[in-house]
Amino acid sequence: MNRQTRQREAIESALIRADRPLRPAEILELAGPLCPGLGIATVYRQVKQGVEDGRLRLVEIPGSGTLYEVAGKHHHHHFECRSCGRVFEVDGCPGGLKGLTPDGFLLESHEIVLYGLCRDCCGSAA
Amino acid sequence: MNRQTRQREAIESALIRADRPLRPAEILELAGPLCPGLGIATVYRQVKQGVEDGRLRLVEIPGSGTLYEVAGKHHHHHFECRSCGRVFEVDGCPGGLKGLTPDGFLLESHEIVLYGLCRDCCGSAA
DNA sequence: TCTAAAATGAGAATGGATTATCATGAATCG
DNA sequence: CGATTCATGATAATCCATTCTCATTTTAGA
Repeated sequence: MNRQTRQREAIESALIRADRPLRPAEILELAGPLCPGLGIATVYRQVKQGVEDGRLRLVEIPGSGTLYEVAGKHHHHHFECRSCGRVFEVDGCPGGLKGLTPDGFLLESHEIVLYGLCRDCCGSAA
Repeated sequence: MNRQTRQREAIESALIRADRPLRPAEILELAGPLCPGLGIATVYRQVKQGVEDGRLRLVEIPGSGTLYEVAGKHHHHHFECRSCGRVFEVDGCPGGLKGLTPDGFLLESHEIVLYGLCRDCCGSAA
């Protein structure tokens, strides 16, 4: 799974171009044109391998399943559009999370997901 | 589904006593002793109805599936223990989320999930 | 108490996401 | 340029959560 294949390049390229986390099905859609015949099994194989190798990061959105994004970005969170379903990256992070943590609990990490309408959908699906 | 049954009372009682969101399987475990013979199908039927009636609220934790909690509480978030898997309620909410939202996006709601070790697991599973 | 309608329990069925299988095609390396 | 080994694609299989089915039990109300 470490050979340089057309499929792998197409998948990585799709993730880089999108610049947002993608679901396996979205990866197939976006990478398909770059690599005709690309199959969903290969997408699953590649993202799994990518996560193991540390090239990709797994993103879980409540109620929206599992997505993948290129790893190595700085700390950020996500915004899911309730109209088109796309998930976007949002920079920054509010402080004060430590303060929410109950006494005696150890805070190790956190996830923040914002919901609403993306720029494209603000007009059309308001 | 609006009759007062032993099963329904046991399920609501379990959710109230736990004072934290429960997965269907957890509800079955906790309510089972209160209502011998309770089946998982009934748990699913009751939580579904409860959400429709507004008595319960659905909580989705990334990677942990769907949980249910009693509705009507004030705004709060959740903490999932990576050791025991239980999900707890945490009060409060950091401000500044609006500031994270990209220009042109409409922020409607948000979810914050903290991860780490709960009080019980801090010692044993450190 | 008696009856009709609704809820339950057990297990089968479903749906969707992910993984396995295996013959074929492609990448690597001498 | 081979030969070898690995990756791929199609689809079957698996997994897990949730829902359905239906005979039986229970509730609510006359």
